[in-house]
Amino acid sequence: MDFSLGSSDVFSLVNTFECGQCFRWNACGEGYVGITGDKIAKIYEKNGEVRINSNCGSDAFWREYFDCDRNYDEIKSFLPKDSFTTAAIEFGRGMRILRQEPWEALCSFLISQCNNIPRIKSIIECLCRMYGEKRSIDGAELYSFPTYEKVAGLSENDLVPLRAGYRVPYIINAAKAVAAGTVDFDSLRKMPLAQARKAIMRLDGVGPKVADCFLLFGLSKTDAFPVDTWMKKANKYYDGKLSAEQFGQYAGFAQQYIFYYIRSFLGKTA
DNA sequence: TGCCAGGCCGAAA
DNA sequence: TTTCGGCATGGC
Repeated sequence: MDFSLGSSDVFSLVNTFECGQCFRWNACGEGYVGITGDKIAKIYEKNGEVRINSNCGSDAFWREYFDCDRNYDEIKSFLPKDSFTTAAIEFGRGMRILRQEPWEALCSFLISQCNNIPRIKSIIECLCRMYGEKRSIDGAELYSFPTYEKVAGLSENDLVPLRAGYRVPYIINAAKAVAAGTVDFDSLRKMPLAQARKAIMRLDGVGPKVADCFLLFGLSKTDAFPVDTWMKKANKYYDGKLSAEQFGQYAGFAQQYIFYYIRSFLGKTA
């Protein structure tokens, strides 16, 4: 089925998919192709609007996934007008904060630690090809992200082909915790941010950075924010060690910075 | 070849 | 509480 997701003025495919918040959407022809759960889609721009062609019969799922019904312009109007925030907004223009599947987000950001994005994508792709299920749309074939039940039943030896090094036991332990109910996504979602962060950080390999990325992208806690990581990038930018273009590659952080401001200034979750 | 990557852990200070 | 080396691997 083919649906419109709204104006491309408020939905930039490049900024949304290339900012580092997700790892399974790839440029394909004039758009992007991606998969979440058992839903596979091609997304593209046409006549000033973003359209999606997927194996899902309703647009409701994707509107939720792409956070289409949140007015980001209204949120931005609350923000301070200093150059730093202005730059952050500009770099993240049209970017949607995805509401990703929690297990996929947790596992992906465990893999992301001390890694570069091409390699993160490569490791995740290998994991999906080995233990996910094949889906296809319009000539494109992708493999679904393996369920936590599936991964919980694997040994470290099973994941050797990923070449993920010390992250492998983190992945398996996390899958086992979710499968056993020790980590419960619905409960975490309902918790205040600080409590949820503390809870997820009990997992091996989950520090403040992985926790905040999981909470923001996996549980849609929009006030989660990896402050230290952002400030490291921001300081490099101000010191002239990072060009505007390089800084712009961190649009994902920019958007998180915006939500951080919202929490600080309004004292509530956006 | 060497530095660095959207970190985290555990020991030592 | 903070600091720092080690970790497993590959992109650039």
